[in-house]
Amino acid sequence: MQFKVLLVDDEQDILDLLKYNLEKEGFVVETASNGRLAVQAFESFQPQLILMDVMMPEMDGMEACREIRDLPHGSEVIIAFLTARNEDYSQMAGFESGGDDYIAKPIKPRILVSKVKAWLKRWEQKADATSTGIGTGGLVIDKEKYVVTNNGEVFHLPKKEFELLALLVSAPGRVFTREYILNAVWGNDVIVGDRTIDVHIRKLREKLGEELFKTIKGVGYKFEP
Amino acid sequence: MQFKVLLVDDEQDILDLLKYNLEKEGFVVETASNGRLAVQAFESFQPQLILMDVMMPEMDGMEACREIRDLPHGSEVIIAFLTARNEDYSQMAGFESGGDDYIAKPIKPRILVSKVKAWLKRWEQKADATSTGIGTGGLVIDKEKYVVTNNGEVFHLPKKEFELLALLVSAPGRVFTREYILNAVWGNDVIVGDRTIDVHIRKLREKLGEELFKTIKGVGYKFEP
DNA sequence: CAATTTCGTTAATGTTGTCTTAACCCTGAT
DNA sequence: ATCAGGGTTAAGACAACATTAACGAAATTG
Repeated sequence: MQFKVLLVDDEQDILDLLKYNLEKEGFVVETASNGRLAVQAFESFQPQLILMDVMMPEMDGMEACREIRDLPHGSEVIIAFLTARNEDYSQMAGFESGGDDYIAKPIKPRILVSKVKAWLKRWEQKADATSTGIGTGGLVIDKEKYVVTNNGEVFHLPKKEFELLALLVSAPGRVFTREYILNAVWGNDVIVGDRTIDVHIRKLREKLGEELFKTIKGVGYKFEP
Repeated sequence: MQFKVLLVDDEQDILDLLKYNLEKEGFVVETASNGRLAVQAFESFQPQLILMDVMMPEMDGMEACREIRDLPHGSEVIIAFLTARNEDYSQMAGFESGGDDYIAKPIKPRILVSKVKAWLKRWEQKADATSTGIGTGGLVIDKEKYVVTNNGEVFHLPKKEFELLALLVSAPGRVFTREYILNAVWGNDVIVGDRTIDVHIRKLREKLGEELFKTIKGVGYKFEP
C-alpha cells in the first residue's frame, strides 16, 4: 500500500528537506505552505498523515487541525505537529485541537522517518480495529481511543470493563472461563474474589445490553451479538 | 504426545531459564532471539505454542505474530506474549495482532509451567472440537462455544449433560460402562447414586432424540447416529 | 493540595439453574 | 411370578451466579 503524507510549513527549505527524505523511503508526499492550503490539499489528496507546523501565516496549524477534523474522513487522518522544543503551550493547545502527536524541531531526518513509520503503522492498526469492530453486530471497539460504540451510542468504559469487553469480543461465541478471564484481564498473580468478575459483567450488561453477555453456569461467560 | 514450544526473547538469560523449566516438564523446546528468526523457526519446527516477548530487535513480537498468522498452519498455533506488568497498551495491541494470551514479567517458573500446560490443554481441545463435529451425522459439539447443534437446531446444555454427551459422541457406537462414565464425567472420588446417570441420559434423549442413545442392559450406554 | 468524583473490589443477601435423590413404574429374562 | 436393571417424574438441596450497597484507593478537579 502506498502511504500519502501531507507536509505543511511556511519555510520552503523545511518542506524540501522533509519531502526528499520521505520520498526516499517510498512515501507519496505533497506540500502546502499554510493552513488554508493545507485544508484544501487534505480534501483533494486524502493523506493518511499530516505533518504540520504550528506557527504559520494565513491560518495556524491548530486552526487548520480543527477544520480538518470536521471534514469527511477528517477524524481518520493522523495529524502531527512540528514544534520548537520546550514550546509547552503549543503542546497543550495542539492536543486540544485534536492533534495526535508531536515532533520537535530541529528535525533529524532519521528520527522523522522512523516516527512517520510508527504513525503509519498506527494508522493501519486503527483501520484494522474499526474493520474488526464491524460485523460483531453494531458494536465497535476502538482500542486506540479506549472508546466503545454500540449502535451509534458512544461509551467511555473504565479500564477493567473495557479490557474485559475487548477480551470477550475478541472471540464472539467462545466461552471464557473465570480463570482465563482473571489471567487475561487481571494478571497471573493478582488475586481478586470471584464476585469481581460478576460485577464487571453486570456493568457491561447494563451499558451495552443484557442479552449480549451469556452466562454458562459452571463454565464461564461469552459474548454473542 | 510430545508438545513443542518455541521461545522467543532477545535476552539469553530468560531463554535459558524458561527452556530449562519447560524441558524439565517434558516439553520439546526451541528458541529464537528475535521476531524474524521466530518466523523461520515456526516454519521448520511447527510448535503448538509460541511464547514471545513483545519488545525485540529486528522484528517485534506483534509484527512476528501477524506474519505467523498468515503462514500455513499459522492460525492453529497458540501465541502468548511475555509482557511487562501494567503495559496495558501492549495488551490491547497484542490482541489486535492475533495474540492469544499473556504472561506478565517477572516470570515465575511454577506459574509459567502451569500456564503452558493450560495452553496446551486448550490446544488439544481446539483440535478435538474441530474434528469431533464432523461426521457424527448432523450433530455438532462445539467445546469452545459450549454449544450443541443438531440438524441446525442449537442447544445450550448444562455442564454435566454437555460433558456426558461429549463423552458418548467422542466414540460413536462404542459402549461406555456406568463406571467409566462416572469416572470421566463426575470424577473418581465423587459418589453419586446410580439413577443420576439415567436422569441425564433421559434429558439428552428428550432434547436431541430418543433413538440416538442406546441402552445396553447390564453394560452401559452408547451413542449412535 | 484539599475537595470531589470515579473506579475497583468486597461483603452481604437474593435469585436461579443445575444436580441429585427418592419414590414409583416398566420391561424382559429366568 | 419374580426380580434385576433400567426408566420416569418431580421435588428439594445445593452451588453458582446476580444484585446492591458501601468502602477505600486512585484519579480529577477547583
